[in-house]
Amino acid sequence: MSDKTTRDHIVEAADQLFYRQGFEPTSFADIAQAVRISRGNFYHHFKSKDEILEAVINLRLAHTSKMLRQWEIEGKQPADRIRSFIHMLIANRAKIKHYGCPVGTLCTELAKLNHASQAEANRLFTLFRTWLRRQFTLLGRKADADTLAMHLLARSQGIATLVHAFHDEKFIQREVKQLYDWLEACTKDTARMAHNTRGTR
Amino acid sequence: MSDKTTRDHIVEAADQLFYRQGFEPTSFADIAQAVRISRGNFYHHFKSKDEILEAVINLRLAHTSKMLRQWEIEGKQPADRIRSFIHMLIANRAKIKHYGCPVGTLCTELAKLNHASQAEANRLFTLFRTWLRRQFTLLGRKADADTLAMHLLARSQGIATLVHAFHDEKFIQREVKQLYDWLEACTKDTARMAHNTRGTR
DNA sequence: CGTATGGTAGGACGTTTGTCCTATTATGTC
DNA sequence: GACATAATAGGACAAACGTCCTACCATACG
Repeated sequence: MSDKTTRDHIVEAADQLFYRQGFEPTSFADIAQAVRISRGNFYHHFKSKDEILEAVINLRLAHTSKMLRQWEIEGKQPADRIRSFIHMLIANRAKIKHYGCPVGTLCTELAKLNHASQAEANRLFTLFRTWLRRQFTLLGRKADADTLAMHLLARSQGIATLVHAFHDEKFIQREVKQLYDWLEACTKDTARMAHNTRGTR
Repeated sequence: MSDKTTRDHIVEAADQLFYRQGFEPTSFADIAQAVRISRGNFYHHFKSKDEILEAVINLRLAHTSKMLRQWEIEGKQPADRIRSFIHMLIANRAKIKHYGCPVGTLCTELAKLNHASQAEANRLFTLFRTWLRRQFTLLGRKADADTLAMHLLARSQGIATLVHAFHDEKFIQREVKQLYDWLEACTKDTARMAHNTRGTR
């Protein structure tokens, strides 16, 4: 706490506000109020609002990378690691209900704004995508690892979108259960594919 | 074309702009330029920007209702009708790539803004939900019709979100194929459930 | 102690926003 | 042709926006 610079506080406050309100609707006044500093003081730390956004994205990238690495340590089996990913929906269900998925909503907003940092924000998606792809590869699904990764990403995004829109988190339970079942079926398919070298479409 | 009032033109232009840019980032100046009328002239037709949003939502609700009724006429079998819903992803793939799902992105934005018309916009989701639920009921899945409807909605939303973020519509093909397979499995489950009255969880 | 450096505060700036007002033009009715 | 009504244009308005400037204050180094 005490070793955090003002810059860090600005980025963290912006991170929260961008998540809760969105990037565009969040003003310098909002961030200044949250950090309790003067508005004009920003330009000693950032040249523009876009630069704050870049810092926020980098912060999220760092946090996400750290989390994924942690999951690789905790989960001995790739299936367990993927379950960690799915479990995010449960762990963050309250926040998702209120503000949606931090990755999905940001990427969607930046895409509509045609914002320059669009590609940077997409790296958050790519981070999950490559990590999931690696886990599915370890699971023995090298051929369709990326397909499975994208499928799981899409399912998660869809769930978050509906929970956010309907403000109803009960829906999550049902869908997460289906995702766990789907994952289990994936591992069984792997076993089946191991004994059957012929392509079964 | 000639029988459309200025009001209609405003609503249609706003509809497009809200979809392409989002509600908040779209200004009166943007709409005025699109309709080629003076800015100050809006207040003869609408009292505020929020009132334009309401009109846009009502327009979309009307279009959606009409489309759903049409699908019920065209598709004799409920499964065919649900396939019409899924096919939307293919038909609108170019627009989805650029601007995402018109329903999902609007509801997400309004939810983040805590906008008063949030509930009205959600009616777009509900429209699809109840329609899908009815089709699944007709399909013989009365018990879990709503679960299936929500599941399909979520899958569609997730696909649209990723296509929009990655600006890559090729991903749609694969996922739509899986949705068709899932639907077919649904109908087979129905047949199975008809022969087996015991609950199989 | 004097001084340089970097963080802070407060406000000025030009735009743009949504909103509203008024004068002018078009439309239609007696 | 006179007149009521509706539609339009253009601009005024305060507020808020991102941006930038300048004067103050702290800490650290000589």
